[in-house]
Amino acid sequence: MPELPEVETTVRDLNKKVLSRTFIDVWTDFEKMLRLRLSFAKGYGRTQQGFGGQAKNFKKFKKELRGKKIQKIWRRGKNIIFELSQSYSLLIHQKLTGHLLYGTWKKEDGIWKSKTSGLLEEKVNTYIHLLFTLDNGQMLALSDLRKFAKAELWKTEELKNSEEIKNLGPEPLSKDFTFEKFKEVLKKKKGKIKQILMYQTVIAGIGNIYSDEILFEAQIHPFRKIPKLSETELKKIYQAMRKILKKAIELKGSSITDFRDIKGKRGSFDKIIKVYRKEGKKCSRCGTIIKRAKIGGRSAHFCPKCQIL
DNA sequence: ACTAGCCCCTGGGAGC
DNA sequence: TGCTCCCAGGGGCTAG
Repeated sequence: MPELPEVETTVRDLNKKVLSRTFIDVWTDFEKMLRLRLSFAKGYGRTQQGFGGQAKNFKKFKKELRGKKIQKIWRRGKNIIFELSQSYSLLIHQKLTGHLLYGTWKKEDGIWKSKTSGLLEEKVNTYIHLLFTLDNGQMLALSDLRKFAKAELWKTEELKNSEEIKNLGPEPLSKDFTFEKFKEVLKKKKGKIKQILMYQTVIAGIGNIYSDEILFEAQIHPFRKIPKLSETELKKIYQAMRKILKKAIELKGSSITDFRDIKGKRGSFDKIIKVYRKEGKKCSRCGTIIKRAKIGGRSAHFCPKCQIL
């Protein structure tokens, strides 16, 4: 699933490929993943959830997006933000199984077939639910097996001031995010360390894979409660977080589930994954069998010997 | 203001 | 072989 390193990989690739391109057309077979969140648009006024509502009218979404030029592409947490001309922004969250792909496709027998050579083996094309045509004749596709991903059109200022962006915690790799800051944000919470690391309002961008890997690296049990962690242990977690995330970006993310870069290529961090989905396998450090346990409806993977409760 | 738990989805694996 | 059941998993939302 795309977490910070995967999203960062995607954003870097997008900057090389689609910066300065203009959206010409949009296609979807799943309108639910699109939302118009323009406060001024008729029929999309403020609701109890904030601005907007589901883009029941796909035509409207298409009309607003057409002709907008991509001026900047950046990441905040696991969100991809395309800043467009006329102060519009397109927000894409890939959620569990979404990934953006760049190339050309043609629909044959109801299935999108890739026309880009050497690209996209496998089934990713079957799961294309959103397709943007660009002014250079190329396309940007959102492939998403589980259809949880979303694409939202905003006015840039409103997006930047939105609850969902403003409430995100600090970027774990930013220069300002020192150990002192890390302690400060964690100390506000009392829960189990793994859950808190994945809490987007505490720190933005870490999900199940990297929280498991960070805690293995730091030799901290995922169920440890924040207030019980010593200064030394917190430092270990902080250092492991920076190390693991940087390494994962360097390796262009993990493809343990189905992440691909925008050319459909796998990342290679999964080759060095130590615990995530390694239940029943031997710990690379001590040989003990890796365990899996439920935490807040999610599974945590850890070495019961190296990571003492 | 908090948080636990449901819900959105679909492929894959288990059980029969 | 083929059916049914169950599960993963980020985050929005709701009920408590």
